[in-house]
Amino acid sequence: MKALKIPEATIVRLSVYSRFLEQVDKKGIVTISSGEIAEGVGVSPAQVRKDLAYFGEFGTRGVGYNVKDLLRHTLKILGLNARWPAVVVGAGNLGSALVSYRGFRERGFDIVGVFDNDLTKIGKRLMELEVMATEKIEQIVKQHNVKIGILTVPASSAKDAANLLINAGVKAILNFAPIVLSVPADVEVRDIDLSTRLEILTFHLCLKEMM
Amino acid sequence: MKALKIPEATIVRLSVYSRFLEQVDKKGIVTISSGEIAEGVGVSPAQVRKDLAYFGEFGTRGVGYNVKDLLRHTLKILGLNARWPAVVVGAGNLGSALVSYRGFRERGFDIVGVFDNDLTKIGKRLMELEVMATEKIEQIVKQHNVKIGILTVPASSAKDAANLLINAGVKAILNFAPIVLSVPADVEVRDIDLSTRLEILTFHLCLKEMM
DNA sequence: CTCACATCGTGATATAATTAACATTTAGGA
DNA sequence: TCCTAAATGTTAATTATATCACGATGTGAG
Ligand SMILES: NC(=O)c1ccc[n+]([C@@H]2O[C@H](COP(=O)([O-])OP(=O)(O)OC[C@H]3O[C@@H](n4cnc5c(N)ncnc54)[C@H](O)[C@@H]3O)[C@@H](O)[C@H]2O)c1
Ligand SMILES: NC(=O)c1ccc[n+]([C@@H]2O[C@H](COP(=O)([O-])OP(=O)(O)OC[C@H]3O[C@@H](n4cnc5c(N)ncnc54)[C@H](O)[C@@H]3O)[C@@H](O)[C@H]2O)c1
Repeated sequence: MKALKIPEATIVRLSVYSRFLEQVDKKGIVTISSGEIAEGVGVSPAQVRKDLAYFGEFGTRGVGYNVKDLLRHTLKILGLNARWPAVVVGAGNLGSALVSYRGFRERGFDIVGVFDNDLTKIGKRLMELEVMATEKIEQIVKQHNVKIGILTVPASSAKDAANLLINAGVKAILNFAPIVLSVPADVEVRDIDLSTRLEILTFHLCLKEMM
Repeated sequence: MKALKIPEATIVRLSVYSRFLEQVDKKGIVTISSGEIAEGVGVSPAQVRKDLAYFGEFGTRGVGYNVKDLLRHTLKILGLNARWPAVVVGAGNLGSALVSYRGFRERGFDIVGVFDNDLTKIGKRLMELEVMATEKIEQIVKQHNVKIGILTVPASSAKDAANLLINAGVKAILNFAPIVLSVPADVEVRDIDLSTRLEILTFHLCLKEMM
């Protein structure tokens, strides 16, 4: 790794490359070129090489990349050579769906706790977990050394819930509430704003309408 | 509207401004400056003005923006002066959560159909809707003139399900399956890749670890 | 009425990201 | 062994986005 200023888009693509390489590897393919990766994930070959070049030289000129090697490297870069315990706060519709999702486990994420403050939800089973009161957040986070929290509470509760997570020691939050969280500098937040994503679509539909 | 090349980031921010303005308007505030908007949503004042400037002059120099006016304009730009019927394909964990979400309706989206190909799911009630067989997609899409499809099927079915939507006349797809869809040029696709979002977090956690 | 102030709109500037170009390196065959 | 073809890694050019700086314009006090 040479630089410290990596575009976020590069990380996103790296994640996609890595998942694509898993499929390729499963097919038993040994070697792959930047062009084939590009083809598979819908970007340019130059982009693939550039993205990888931020982190080292993983290929062989004239040949391409060894699939298993490159897969291992991309996973390593993303931190997926280790497993990541995570917790979900808000056991509503969305939180429940996330807890039930097997795909996270396959990528290295283990949901080790689900929390809610609604008495009718506490105690409910979700997969192998039982919904716990938010008072238990700190205990579980410390016990499993959880660094990642997933926020699926209503916007009005998001700030408070985020603080519970941060006070417990969580350093990264995936926030689904449509609100801007302000957090200490050492905490990473990424928002997933589904309404906004739909609105990108309506914007483009309108643009085209006018032409 | 003057230009045709609007950064996607601008659209995303516009959506956020618009939601912020709704809150501000609810508080009865009449006028707001770019600085106050910036403060509220976590960007720079210049960014706010630049974003708005792509679409016209909505403010008054020395004064700021009229909240109601600007809200109306931002909604209009995003196409939210009309309602948008939409359908969900895949009535699993995530699809069910989306159908049950009230926030979409508040922003102008009406889910008018949920589809699945699993017989045990078909006929199940989700809010005021009943899960339908995918054979009904075309009928419902045409009947309601649906332009937006939300894809929440497994990756292995995503391509097929997307084709059903496109053949029925859908022009925009919000895709949750972790796969790259290839679609005709007149169809807009945006992916929501939750694993990737988590991996952005692990990447940053690792970066910090090393310092 | 004029001035001081606040704040917008925008052209200029700086920064960032993508694309393109190419020199370099490897594999493999004549 | 040498030559060709393929595909990388990297530098340069281009394009896109964000920031800055400031002229223009409206408000309200004196
Ligand atoms: N469901 C969706 O499809 C969807 C779509 C877009 C955005 N979102 C956003 O995701 C979030 C969750 O949505 P949802 O549909 O699951 O809502 P929901 O109402 O089904 O679930 C929210 C859960 O959070 C719990 N909660 C409330 N305050 C809490 C607190 N302080 N601590 C712990 N738990 C608390 C509630 O008891 C409830 O169980 C919301 O912010 C929503 O705006 C959801
Ligand atoms: N649930 C999550 O939290 C989550 C997180 C990240 C990504 N995703 C992605 O979202 C998608 C849905 O996830 P999920 O957890 O809801 O899965 P799920 O298995 O609960 O639901 C998928 C549904 O799609 C239906 N289906 C399958 N093939 C179909 C077809 N051809 N036509 C119509 N319906 C079909 C299935 O019967 C099932 O009901 C998947 O692609 C998954 O990778 C989900």
